[in-house]
Amino acid sequence: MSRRQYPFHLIEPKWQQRWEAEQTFRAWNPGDSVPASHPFGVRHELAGKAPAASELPPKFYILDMFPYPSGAGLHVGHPEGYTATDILARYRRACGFNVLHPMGWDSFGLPAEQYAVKTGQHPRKTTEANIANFTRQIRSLGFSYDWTRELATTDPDYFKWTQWIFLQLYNSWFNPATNKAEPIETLTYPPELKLVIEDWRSITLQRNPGDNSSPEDDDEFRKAAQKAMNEEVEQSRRAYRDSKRLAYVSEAPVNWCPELGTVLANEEVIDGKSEVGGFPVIRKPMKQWMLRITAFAERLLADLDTIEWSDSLKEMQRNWIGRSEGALVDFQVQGSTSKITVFTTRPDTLFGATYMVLSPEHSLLKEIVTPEQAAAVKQYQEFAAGKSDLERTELSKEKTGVWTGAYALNPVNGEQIPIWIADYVLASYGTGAIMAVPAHDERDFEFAKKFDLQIRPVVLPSADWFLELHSESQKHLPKQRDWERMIEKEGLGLFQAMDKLAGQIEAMYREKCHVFHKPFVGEGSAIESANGEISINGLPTQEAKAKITAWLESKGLGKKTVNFKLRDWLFSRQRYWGEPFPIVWKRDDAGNLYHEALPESALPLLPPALDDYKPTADGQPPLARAKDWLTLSDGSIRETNTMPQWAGSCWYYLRYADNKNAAAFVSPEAEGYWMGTASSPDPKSQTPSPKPTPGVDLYVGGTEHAVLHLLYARFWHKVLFDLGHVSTAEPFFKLVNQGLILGEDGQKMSKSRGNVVNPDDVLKEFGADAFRLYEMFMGPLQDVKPWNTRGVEGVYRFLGRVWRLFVDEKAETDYEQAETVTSGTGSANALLGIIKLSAAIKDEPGTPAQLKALHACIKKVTEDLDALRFNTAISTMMIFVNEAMAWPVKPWAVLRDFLLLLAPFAPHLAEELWEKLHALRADPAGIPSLSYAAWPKFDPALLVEDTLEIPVQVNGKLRDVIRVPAGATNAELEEAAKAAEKAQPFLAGKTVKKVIVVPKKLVNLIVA
RNA sequence: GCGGAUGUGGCGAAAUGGCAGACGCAGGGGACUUAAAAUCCCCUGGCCGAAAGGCCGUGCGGGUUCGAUCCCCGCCAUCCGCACCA
Repeated sequence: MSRRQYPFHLIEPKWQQRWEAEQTFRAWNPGDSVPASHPFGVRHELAGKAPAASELPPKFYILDMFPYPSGAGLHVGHPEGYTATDILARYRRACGFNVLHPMGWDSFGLPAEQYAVKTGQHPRKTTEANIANFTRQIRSLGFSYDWTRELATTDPDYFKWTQWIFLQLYNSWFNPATNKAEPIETLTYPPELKLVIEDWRSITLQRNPGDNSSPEDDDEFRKAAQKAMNEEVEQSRRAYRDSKRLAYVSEAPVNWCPELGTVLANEEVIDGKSEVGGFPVIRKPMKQWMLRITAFAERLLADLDTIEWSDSLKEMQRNWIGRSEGALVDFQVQGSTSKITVFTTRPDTLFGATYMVLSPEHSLLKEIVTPEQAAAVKQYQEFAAGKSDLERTELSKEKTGVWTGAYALNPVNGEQIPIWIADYVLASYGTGAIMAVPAHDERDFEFAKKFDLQIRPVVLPSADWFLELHSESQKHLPKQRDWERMIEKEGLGLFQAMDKLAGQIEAMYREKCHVFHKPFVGEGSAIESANGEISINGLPTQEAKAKITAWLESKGLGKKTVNFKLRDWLFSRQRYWGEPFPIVWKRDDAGNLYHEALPESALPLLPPALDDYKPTADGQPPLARAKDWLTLSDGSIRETNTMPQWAGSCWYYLRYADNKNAAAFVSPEAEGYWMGTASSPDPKSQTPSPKPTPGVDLYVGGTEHAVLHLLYARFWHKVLFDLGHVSTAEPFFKLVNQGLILGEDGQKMSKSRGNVVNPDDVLKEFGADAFRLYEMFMGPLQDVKPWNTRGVEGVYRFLGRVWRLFVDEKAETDYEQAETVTSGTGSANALLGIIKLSAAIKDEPGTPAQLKALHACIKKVTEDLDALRFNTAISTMMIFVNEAMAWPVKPWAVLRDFLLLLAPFAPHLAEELWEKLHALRADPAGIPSLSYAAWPKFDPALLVEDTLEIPVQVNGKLRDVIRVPAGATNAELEEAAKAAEKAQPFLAGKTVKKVIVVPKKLVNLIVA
C-alpha cells in the first residue's frame, strides 16, 4: 500500500496546530473569562463573558487514567482508552456540554530511580525527557485534551498538595460514633488520660508582697505551671492521639529484600521474588507509616452500590475488602491468666474445637510455651520467618507446625485442648490465632490428620453429602456392590436403598470420621453441641451461630464481630523518587522519639539533591544521605521515607479541575462545578442527556488498577469528603475498563516476543484518524482483542472513500502532480488548496432515500455513542458512505451532517472537509467551528417505511419473506402469510392450528 | 480451590426472544490498464444438488417458548483476578 488514500500527512498537522493556536478544547471554569472569539463562547452565547457556574452549560468530566511516562514510550494499548474518551469528549461537546477532558503524568516511579542509581542522572531529568516523548506521541493522535490543565505528580506545585492531603490524614482520626473522619481535635481521651489541670486560667496564684510583675507574666506563669503539671499525662495523651490518627506509625511486617537492601511494596514482589532482579524477599517487621483505610472498609464496600462500575470490578473490590461476619471467642490458657482470642466465622462448631493454632509471630507465645517445647517452638519460628513468600506458597501443600506444650480450655465445655503454632495461621488476619475444628475445616482437617489430632464432628451434613462421598468411592465406605445388593437381594427400592446407605455412612461419620478423606464444611444441623447451660443440637447452622454467639456474649466469653481482609495501607517507601513526608522526629524530656507535622507553610517539602541514590549501607532510605537536609536547626530530624507512587494518583482528578491554584488543592467553586452537580442544565443545548453525574462522569483505564489505585483513591476521597473539602462521597461515578490489545500473534505484547506495535509506525503509514478509527473498530472497548495491521488498512480505505465522496477527481490528480513536483517541500496549505470539492455536491434538498440513509445513520451513531459501542457506530458510517458513493447528486446539507457524525472519530479529516464544504458558500460569518457545532438530531418521520419485509415461518422455520404495507393489520398479515408462495408446500394438506403475529416483525404459522 | 468474564464463518466481529453471520479483513471471479498498483462491481458458514431448492449450523447436554445465539439448569474449554483470610 504505497499510494496514500488521502493527504493525511498534510491535514493532520494542520488541524493539530490550529486547535492548539486557538485553544479550541480549553475547558472553562466558573468565573473564567471566555474570549470573544472562542467557539465555546460563540456556541453558548458566553463570548466575552465570565460566566458563573449557573450560567455555564452542564459539565461532563471524562477522564483517562494518566500514564506513567516510561522510557519505552506509548504502545498501542494506551491510545485505546484515550481514543474512546476523546470520541466521547468531542461528542459531548457537540451535544452542548462543558467538557473537562485532561491529561497528565503519574511521573514518580521506580524505573527513573533505578536509572538514577545506575547512572547518577537525576530522576527528574529522565522523567522530563520521558514526558516530552509521551506528550509528542499523544499529541500526534489529535486528542482534544485541554493541555492548559496538564499536571505531573513530580511537579512541586502538585506534590505540595499531595503532602497537604497527607497532613489532613495525619491530623484526623476516625470517629466510630459518627462513622466519619474528623479533625484530631475532636478526639476524646479515656478518663485515665484526663488532664490534671484543664485550663491554665483556673490556676490561682499567691503573690508575694512586693511582686510587681504584670498580669501577663502571671498568665505565663500559669501556663508554665499547667504545662508542668500536665506534662506526664500529656505524653500519654500524645501516644494515644498518635495511635488514633489516620496516618500513623506502626511496626509492620514488610517485604524486605536483603539483596537490594530495601523494602518493597507488595506490587513489587512477584511470586516471593523482587520484580527487579528476581531476588528473594522475606517478611520483616519494620517501623512504617500506615494509613487507616480499614476504618473505611464498611463504607468502601457499601458505596460500591452507588456507582456504575462493571460487576467484575466491583466484585474484585469486594473480594479485596473481604468482609466476613463471625465472632471473637476467648480461650483461657490453662494454668495462666492469659486468654487467647480467636476469630471464627463458625461459632456453631465451637464444640468441635479440638486444638488451637497460633501464628508463629503471636505475641502471647513467649508466655505460654513450656520449657520442654521452647527449643522446638523457637526453631519453628525461625523456620517460618526465614521462609520467603515463595516458599510459603510452594510448601503450602504440606502443613507444618509445632506443639507449644500448653493447653487452653474450650469455653463451652471446659475441655483441655493443645495449643500449636503453625504458619498456616496468618498473623495479619483476624487475631492471628484460631480455634481448630478439623471436622469442619479443610485446613484444620489436613493439619489434624498429619499430627494425629482429634477430629470431632459437630455438624450433621445432609444425606446428599454422604451419597456424594460414597460416589467418590473411598476406602472404608460401603462399596458400590453393597448398594446394588440392597436393591437386588433385600428388595429395596432405589430411594430406600439410598436412605439406608446414607444412614450407614452417617453412623460411620459420627463414630470415626477420621477415616474420611475430607471434612464437611457446609451448613447442616448441629450435633453433640450442648453443655449444662446451653444446647444448639438440632439447630441449622445459621440459627446455631446466632444462639451460641448470644450465649457467649451473655457469659462474657465472646462477641459478634465483623472482620475484614483489607489491611491498613503501608504508605512509606525507602526511596528517593517520591514525595517526602512533611514530618519531623523529636525527643521528649524522657528521651522518647515522637513525630510532629510540619506546618503548611513548609510545603512543598522538596527532596534534597543527592549524588548517590542508593539506600545507605545500614538500610536507611536514600534521603538519609543528605546530612544537611536531614537535621533542622532545632535539632529535629526529618522523616526519610517517601510516599508510594499511589499517593499522587489518589487525587489528580481533583487537581485537573483547578490545576493552577496556589492557594488550595482545588477551589470549592471549581470542585463543586466539575465534581458536583452544581451546573444547571442548559435549555438551549440539543441533547444534554444523560444528565451530569456526581464525580467524574466517565473514567476509562486498564484493569491492572482494578483494586489498588481505585480503592486508595476512593479512600482519600472519602476522607476529603468527611473533612468538607469535596462535595461527593465517591470520586468516579462511571468506570469502564478497556480490554487489553494483544499482538498480531494473539499473545500479550512484549519486547521479548517481538510483537509490540509502535503507534508511531502506524501513524506514519496510515495517519492518526485511521489509527483512532481502527482501535475503535476492532471490537467492543472492554474486550481483549488482537491487533491486525490488515484491519488498519480496511478503515484507512474507508477514510479514503470518505475523501473521494467529497473531492473532485480532477483536482485530486492536479494535487498529486503538484505534490510530486514539490516533493513535499511546498506549503501544505497551498497543496491542500488545490483540492476542490466534487461538482456533485449541490445545494439541493436530499431525496427521501438520501435523508433516510442519513437519519438512520444519525440515529444509530448517536445511540451507539451513548452506549460506548464505537465499533458498530463505525460500521454504520461505512454503510452510509457505501451508499452515498453511488449518489449522482450529493446534497450539501446531508454531507455536512455526516461530517458531524464522523468528526469525533476522525476529527482531522472531518475538519478539512468541513472547511472546504463551508468554503463553497460565501458565508459572511465565516466558517463555523466543527468542534462546537451542534450534534445532528434524527427525524423519526424520515425513517418510516411504506412497506415492510415480514418473515413467514411455518412451525418456527423460515419459509418465505413477504412484503406488506406498513399499516397492515394483524388479520391482513395473517392472510398474506398464508398466501406466501414459498410457504405453500409446507401448508399443503395441513390445517393451521395457530397463528402468531408479531406486528411489523413476523408471522409464524403452526400446522398440525 | 474461590470469584468474575468469555465461547458465533478462515479471522476481528454483528444480532440479546422474532430473517444468525451486519460491517471489516482474508479468499475467489470480473471491469479498467500494455502490465501492475490503486479503484470499482460480483461471489464467499457447512453439506447435498446441474439448478430450483432442501438439510444442518452460535462450545456440549437438558429445559422454558409458537419461536432460543439471546432466558433457566447442568457440564466442558479459554482468559483474568484472588488464593492457607479461619
